[in-house]
Amino acid sequence: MSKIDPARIWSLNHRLLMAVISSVASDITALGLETKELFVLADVDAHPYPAELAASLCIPKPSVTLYVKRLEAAGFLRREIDTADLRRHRLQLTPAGRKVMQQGTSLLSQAFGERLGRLSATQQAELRVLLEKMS
Amino acid sequence: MSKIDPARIWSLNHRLLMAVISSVASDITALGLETKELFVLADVDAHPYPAELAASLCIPKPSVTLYVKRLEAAGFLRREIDTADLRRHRLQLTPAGRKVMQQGTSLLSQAFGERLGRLSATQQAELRVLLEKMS
DNA sequence: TGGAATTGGGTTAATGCTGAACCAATTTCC
DNA sequence: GGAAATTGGTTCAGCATTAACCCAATTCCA
Repeated sequence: MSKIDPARIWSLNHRLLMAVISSVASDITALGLETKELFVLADVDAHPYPAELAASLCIPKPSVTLYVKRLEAAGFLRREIDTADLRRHRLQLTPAGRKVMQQGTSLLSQAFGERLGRLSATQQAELRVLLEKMS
Repeated sequence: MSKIDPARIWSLNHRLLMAVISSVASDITALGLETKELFVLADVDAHPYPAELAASLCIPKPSVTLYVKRLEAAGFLRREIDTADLRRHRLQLTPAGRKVMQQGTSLLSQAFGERLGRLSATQQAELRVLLEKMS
């Protein structure tokens, strides 16, 4: 067993994720959604404020503004001022937004599931544990 | 143990990698290098032709053209026409290029190593095995 | 052999993204 | 209370990226 080189693992991992996402990118855009926008949609339930989304997804704030604007225009997102803090804009998926988010997520699951399928069920569970530990 | 959702694992993993890379981005640019350019530099030994780089890194060809042009201008890369196939441009790291690539890689290793350090040596090895299996 | 198809790489015009600067609401703290 | 600092969000100018198209070299195959 050769010595562990963190950058090598990072790179290997990065390549894997990029290959998966670019393999489904066209199917995702066919839903009327950019991949970056899908990430936002998929994270709105957990982080319903733009600033939180930016931090959670490591995206600059102006980009979030832009994505949210597009998603709202597309009818996937609703935006309302938070009554407790008039600076904050609380975001919420519309039914259409939730549906398209689930469809996009499903595409991603299918593509990544193909790779995951090369592992045993135990290994898949182990992988998740390892990733959670590092997160 | 809850059911495995591939998209969830993908997303968890993606977030982890993005957090790591954005934490070192400024240090990397301080080397006179953009992060995308570092990826290219780090892959030149394995894939010495632009088309190979594009495929390997999931980057569009015009982007590779641009990165290579910048890297060559910075003196990190040499480019020569392949005598066997006059269309191909064989790329090669210069000593300066290799040095800066190692420095950049080292920064990435340090940052990701912090996360990896939360795992035991066996778990780190296991992670690599799992990723390689999926690649 | 030689035309069609493929492949490597580049150019350009258009689009996407983001750093810097900004405003408004809130919080801090004297 | 109220000036200063912080935080949420936006705007815009400028840079980064890429889709569409191009050319030249190579390969395929009749």
